[in-house]
Amino acid sequence: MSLKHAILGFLDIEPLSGYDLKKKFGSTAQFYWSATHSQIYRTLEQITEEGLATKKIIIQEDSPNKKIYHLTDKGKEELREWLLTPQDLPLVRHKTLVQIAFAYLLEDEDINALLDDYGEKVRKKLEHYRGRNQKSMLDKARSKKERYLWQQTLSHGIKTCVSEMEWIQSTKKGLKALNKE
Amino acid sequence: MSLKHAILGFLDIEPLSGYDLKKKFGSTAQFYWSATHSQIYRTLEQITEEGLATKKIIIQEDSPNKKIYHLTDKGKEELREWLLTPQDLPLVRHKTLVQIAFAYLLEDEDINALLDDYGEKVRKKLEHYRGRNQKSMLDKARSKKERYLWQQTLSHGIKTCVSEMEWIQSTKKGLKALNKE
DNA sequence: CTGCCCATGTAAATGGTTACATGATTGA
DNA sequence: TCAATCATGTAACCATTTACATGGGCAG
Repeated sequence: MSLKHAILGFLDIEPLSGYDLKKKFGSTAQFYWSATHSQIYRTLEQITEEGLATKKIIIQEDSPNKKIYHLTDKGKEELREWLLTPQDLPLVRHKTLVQIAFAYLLEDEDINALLDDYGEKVRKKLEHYRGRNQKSMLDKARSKKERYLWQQTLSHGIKTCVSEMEWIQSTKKGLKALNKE
Repeated sequence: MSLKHAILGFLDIEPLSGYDLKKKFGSTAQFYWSATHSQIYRTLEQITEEGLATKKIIIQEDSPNKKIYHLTDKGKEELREWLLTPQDLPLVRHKTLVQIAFAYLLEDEDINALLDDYGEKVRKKLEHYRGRNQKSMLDKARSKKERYLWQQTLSHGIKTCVSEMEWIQSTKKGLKALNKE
């Protein structure tokens, strides 16, 4: 399970609460993994049971109490081992592409509407990736190497979106050309 | 659920058995969806219960009996409606990218090994996408438009792999450069 | 005689989403 | 006063993977 290891990776950088992690998965981790808060809290419990992290309760007066999770040596070892293990390619599950594959049943205008909607969503994601939040995150890196690796995951996200936008454009163009023949 | 609709899409083209569908999801549907046989058989049951398809048992003497599923009018309607509904962006879950993000803990040679392994897997996938199987599939299209749409899903798969290969190369190159500073 | 293709399914476990549930503080 | 942010969790459900299970035909 990679959610577990992504969490261990974040905890290696600094101790965090479930709530903090939720924010990471809603911003920086967006390039490579997504998770909801219910999943994160369950996984943190599991990680603690396995002795990979310990939790410390911080009592706060003006806001709810926090549970801060600290990575243990065993957790760090588990992370290191996983990092060295080659992974299978991610399985493709692309709803919009399923639609395009069977869009033979639709009118051209409907296909264009689908592609436009999809394009708009990709454009928004790209905007988010290029926002200053992402760049400021890079300044928290512990070394040049870490900074570089983070930079590359960011580029990966951007590159993927750009490639997607190009595909949308070329698909729309080709569809138009089909009818002019 | 998109597996359901991908199956309906295939059944719209021709009646198929669970086994046939399994092969589709192992070849052409690879660009946009993946599924195992246990998932397919269960989904076919469900589709039949909902009245979206009917099954006909074909008794064969030299090989096991088949159950061929035929799309009903209701099934076709369900498919058409879903095809018109804009979908959310696929959630990113990329194990190798998680590893790269936290690879600060690894030696450069280990990072390179990860990237090489990943690159080799992407290269094999690309080879598969470019194989003649995929091209021959295009000839079964019912119209120019269908052929074009299939062509585009194929290009999407290829474009994604190529973009991935470029990213791997640039990541390796940058890592090397970091140490020469 | 070994292994692959045909062809179907079930069961258990894991992973992931959505809905339910609470409640104080702060800024517009 | 409305919405957002802080902060946690549980429960039910749905989707997916992996393992278990069977058995004939055919080619090398």
